[in-house]
Amino acid sequence: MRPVAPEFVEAVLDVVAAIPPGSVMTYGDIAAVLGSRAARAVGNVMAGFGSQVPWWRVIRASGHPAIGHEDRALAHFRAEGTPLIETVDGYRVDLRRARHHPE
DNA sequence: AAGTTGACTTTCG
DNA sequence: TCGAAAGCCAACT
Repeated sequence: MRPVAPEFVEAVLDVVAAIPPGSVMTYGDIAAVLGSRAARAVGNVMAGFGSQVPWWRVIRASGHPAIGHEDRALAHFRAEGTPLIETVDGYRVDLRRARHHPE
């Protein structure tokens, strides 16, 4: 497991918790808010502490949620009314409309 | 200082 | 539109 600085963890969790229902943010966007491009570092934090934040609102740039969590994320998206684009393979989030743009 | 790992991103073919 | 390769960041050895 890759340990992360508590400060970095708090920063990430704070941003994720600030995402309103029905909206989502990509790992890259969150990293950008933190002032870095540490998309992967963000992913590591989510892997360890995502349990205590709305992790389903954090997805990849492709519009897909974290691998292995697609089904659970889908349930949340449907419950919150997040813009989705259903495909034959599965689905993907309509980033163009669901992407949360923090000030 | 250099190498390793990961719920990532972007570019190319 | 899809898959592969390279790039990039944070934290530990």
